[in-house]
Amino acid sequence: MLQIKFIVDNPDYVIERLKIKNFDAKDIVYQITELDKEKRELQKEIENLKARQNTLAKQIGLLYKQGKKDEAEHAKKESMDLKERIKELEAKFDPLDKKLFELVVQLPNIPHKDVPAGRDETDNEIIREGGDKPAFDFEPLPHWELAAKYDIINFELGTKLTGSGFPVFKGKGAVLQRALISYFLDKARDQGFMEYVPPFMVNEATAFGTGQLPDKEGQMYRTLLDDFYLIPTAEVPLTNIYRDIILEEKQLPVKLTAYTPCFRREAGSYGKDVRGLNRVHQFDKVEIVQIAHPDNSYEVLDEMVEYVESLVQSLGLPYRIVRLCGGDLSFTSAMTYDFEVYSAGQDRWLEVSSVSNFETFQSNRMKIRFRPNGEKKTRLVHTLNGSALALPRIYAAILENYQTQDGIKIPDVLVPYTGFDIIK
RNA sequence: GGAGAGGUGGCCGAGUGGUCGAAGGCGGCGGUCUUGAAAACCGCUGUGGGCGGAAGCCCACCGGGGGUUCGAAUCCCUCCCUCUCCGCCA
Repeated sequence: MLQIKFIVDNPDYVIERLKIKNFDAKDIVYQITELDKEKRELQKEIENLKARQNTLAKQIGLLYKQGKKDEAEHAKKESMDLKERIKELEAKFDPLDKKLFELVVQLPNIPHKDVPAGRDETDNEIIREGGDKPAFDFEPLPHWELAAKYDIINFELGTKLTGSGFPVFKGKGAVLQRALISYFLDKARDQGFMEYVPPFMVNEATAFGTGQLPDKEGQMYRTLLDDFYLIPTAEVPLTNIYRDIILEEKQLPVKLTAYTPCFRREAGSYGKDVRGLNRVHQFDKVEIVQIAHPDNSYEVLDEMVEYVESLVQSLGLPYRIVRLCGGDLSFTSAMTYDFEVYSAGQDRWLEVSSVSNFETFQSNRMKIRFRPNGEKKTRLVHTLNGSALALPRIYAAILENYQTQDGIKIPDVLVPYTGFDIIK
């Protein structure tokens, strides 16, 4: 969430910048400004009364020791009156404070100045393209047909076991999945990311920390008896590892990675977008997270984009990198690059990674701070994360792009991980 | 799941109603000493918020929330968590 002080000090800027996200913040910002003012005044009054109360309490103790009962009783009377008054003021303060919080939480992150204006994904800006689309002397099949043909993914079986959107991988199909995970993790480790195996379920505080709550409540699966959330991405547990932590400047950047399954309800999705692996409720992903110094977080973002690009290139998939326009940017992000790979069987670009800088939006919630060298006052860090990579669509693109009439070839870099070079 | 014990500052640990934001130790930082280091000694060493130009003053926080009291780390209620034993179990 944004910092209240920043909103109050720069109301026009906040309103203006959020227009880029097609978010009309005028009413909320105005209310925040008013409520914050009221809150401060009340707070000052309450604190003054409390200060007096504290003084009295100390005096009363002394007076009793000195045997000055009358004076003590007198002070007691004053203190009781103060208590009443404080109670009244706090009855006003608490709802005010709560309301203020509810308002602040509704404001999305402010987009970076380089984020292009735009309504939706059609206004995104293509930054780079790479790789060559494969050529076929036959009609390439979509991955769901290939999956059936080679018996490596069974979508219907997943429906039987759980529901739609829970594919079952089988045989060499399962091995390919595992190979991709291992490959991505090894690459991340070589790049300096510390590998974790975090919990796949988190509590409410953790889900709030990275911004899934209250914004995306309906997108997460929730356990009935223990009230946990199934993680929609490893970003959630990984970033929260550093919740309420104050780092030393020299510890930055912190680089984390994890493989986890991801669970998403994807309420409201339908149609051709959800065919096969295009959109599923459970999928595997290797995530990279960085906790960075605010002064160089955009260099870190570039570095992460280059890293993800190297992964996609190593798999030999045609790709393009797009910078999301304001309208397509997520609630929590200040800047996001999406990676799309071309998948021949569907003749479509599929989104396989999203790399974002959240600046202080998450760290303000999680209170992740660092202490600048030699300084006493702490500063909020910037948090960044990216998929490196999300498996289903990469998997789909491999099937579709590497299909031959003899079978599906395995990209060279994966062969050491699969132990075979073709699925037939 | 049952029974018991307990949650205090970066860590260990004292504190069971009143100058306690919290003894003592460890760690860390600065200094004295030393060619340098160690040792010893001295000093400093939580976070957030409010007011102030600053020095500083004030408020809150001893797992979370609520209560009793003039006054709560300390008493009561409740939730969460940890440990030990038993049960169950990959």
